[in-house]
Amino acid sequence: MEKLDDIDLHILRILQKDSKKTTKEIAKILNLTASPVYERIRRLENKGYIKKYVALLNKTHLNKAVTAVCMVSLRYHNEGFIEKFESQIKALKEVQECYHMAGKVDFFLKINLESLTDYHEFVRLKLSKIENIGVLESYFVLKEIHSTTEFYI
Amino acid sequence: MEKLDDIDLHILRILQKDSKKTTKEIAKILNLTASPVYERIRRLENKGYIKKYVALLNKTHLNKAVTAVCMVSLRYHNEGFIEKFESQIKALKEVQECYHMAGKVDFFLKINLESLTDYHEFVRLKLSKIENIGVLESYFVLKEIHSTTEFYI
DNA sequence: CATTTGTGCAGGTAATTTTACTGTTTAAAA
DNA sequence: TTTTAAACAGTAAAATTACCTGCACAAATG
Repeated sequence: MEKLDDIDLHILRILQKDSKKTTKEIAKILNLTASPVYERIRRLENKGYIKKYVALLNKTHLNKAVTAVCMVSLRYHNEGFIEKFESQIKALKEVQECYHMAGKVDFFLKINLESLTDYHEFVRLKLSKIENIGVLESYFVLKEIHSTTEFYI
Repeated sequence: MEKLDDIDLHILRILQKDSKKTTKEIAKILNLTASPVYERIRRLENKGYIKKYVALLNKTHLNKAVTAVCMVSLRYHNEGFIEKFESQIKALKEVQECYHMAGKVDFFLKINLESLTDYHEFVRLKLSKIENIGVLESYFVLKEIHSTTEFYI
């Protein structure tokens, strides 16, 4: 994995803020022509620095205004149990993120739904149906102070 | 906020997976021509359903492989104290997400860094310098089971 | 020191996509 | 049934992407 220079980093900083910027616009910012910018972006894509390009949606408009963080601990921690839990979680479309953690709990889940009622149904009908869950603790987002997909590079 | 039909939702589902898809490609999937797809996307942008288009980067390649979740509770909860805390958090570039929560703790922070050493430095030099923090509890991501920016719509 | 080699950039061009406009069809409303 | 509005197909101009060639500069080599 060869190193990136300042121009590469600058391009990445721009694209993770706004991927609709054209090579021409980026070139102007960097005092270059479109060619080297185009070539560098292709290289960054091919080397895997850029994973994908996506549209970020407004969850409020799409009736997913309730965000819950759910902390789960398993009862049994054998290899098989953990893998089974993970595959069952992946099957739940409401779960946007799931991390295996080091700390007082085993897993963090981030869940987006329309209402607290929906969350109640989600826990009752889906989460609690998963075997081997020992502890389940729920938190709700009151306000998004800050949320970005960008990395500080 | 008028309602979206199935075509709109289908377009959003496609774009939040891959925003580089052309209107022509999307039109083919939906058995339409490029025109209505183009117009619908513009409408979805203007009405705020689509917030922005971004590149998602590979944090491992960029030396941000360590992800920590930090739970913070404040000592004093007066209006002014909370606002001050929030603005101080926003100034920390390492913090990718910060949510004010309902539950046993006040705030969740998600932090991306290169190493545990960096995290130690971050807590020692930056987080702990913020006044009014009562409880500070750290968790580390062992494995990303599932992580997406998509909403299940 | 001169030569070679390679990398990165500028400039140009064809293919593709975006953008915007026009007219038609379809569906809903009067 | 007639009117009105919305959504769609088709098309053309503008812009961007994708690709190519050649130049300039720097590093490596003889």
